[in-house]
Amino acid sequence: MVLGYTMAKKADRLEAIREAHSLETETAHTDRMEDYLEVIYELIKKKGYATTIDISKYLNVSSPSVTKMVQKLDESGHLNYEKYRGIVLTEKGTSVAEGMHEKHNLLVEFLKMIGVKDDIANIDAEGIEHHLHPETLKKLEDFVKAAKKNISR
Amino acid sequence: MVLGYTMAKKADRLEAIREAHSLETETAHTDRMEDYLEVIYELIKKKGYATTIDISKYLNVSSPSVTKMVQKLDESGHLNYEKYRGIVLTEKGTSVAEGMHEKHNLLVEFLKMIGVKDDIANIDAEGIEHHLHPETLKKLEDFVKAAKKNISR
DNA sequence: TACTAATGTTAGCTAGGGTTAAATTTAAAA
DNA sequence: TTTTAAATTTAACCCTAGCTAACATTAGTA
Repeated sequence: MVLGYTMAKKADRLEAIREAHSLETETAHTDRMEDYLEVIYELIKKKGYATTIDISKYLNVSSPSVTKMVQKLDESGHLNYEKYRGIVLTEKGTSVAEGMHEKHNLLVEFLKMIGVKDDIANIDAEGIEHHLHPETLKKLEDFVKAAKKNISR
Repeated sequence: MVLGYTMAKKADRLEAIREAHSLETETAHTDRMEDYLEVIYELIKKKGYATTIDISKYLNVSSPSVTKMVQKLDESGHLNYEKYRGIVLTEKGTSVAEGMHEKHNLLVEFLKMIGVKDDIANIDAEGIEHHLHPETLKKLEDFVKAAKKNISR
């Protein structure tokens, strides 16, 4: 019985990998689109608008890359884009961006909590935030909340 | 002063995003290569060899994709590949794969610890494991160790 | 208002990783 | 041993996202 259990666990590792790579996320948007939306959202929040150059600066890409992605995000309904004029996030785009923002905050909070330095926490959060199951987010949230309570107790 | 601090934090968010996307990782291998190496490693560990079909199955890709990537991993020195004959991981490839394996284990352990269910923990670990700074891994490791001690206390 | 600088966009190309269809090699069965 | 089936590889293609160079538009200054 113990052996059987061990075997099952071993097989699970490969099964788990398979499941992880079979996810039909069907999100209708890519990780990269999320990155752009997040930056656009933060820029608008900070200065009221998001220019091609600023977006390119914060994503470390060229301006033509930005233009291209912005056109794509316009077509997918995440924002409204008028050539040479500007960008406005739609409700859809805002909702995606806010989701990223919250995930990012939660992750940074947690990482700092276990002692990761600010800048590294931010970098890692940026890398991780695309890949978290809602359940994981929920548990992480609970954990952070509980830990905070413990500290203040 | 308080305002100044707040402003700084707001600016930091965008700066953090910028840093995260400017990383010159210079790892000489991509995330996808890591995925393949991990699966190949697990397959070899489990059955002694890794076939094209098995790899394709666990990564949910077609067999031509596997062949192509295996050729690439051969050229990069992560494995030795002989057409129609088989694959042997080199030291370099093994070391990358073992690194992934360990990161994966650590992440799953942590996620389960905070209450994430087994299968989801595995899926998320798979998504996250490419994006963790060594410092973050270290802190996470410390955290898990400490938590374990607490439980058994 | 006219001219120049800055910003934004288009065109054309690259690399990574994926796919299907067709060809090859290996293995198994008659 | 010949024939057939399964596994593997090659060929030819697609898509995402990036880049540089060239072009267009807007804004700022003389």
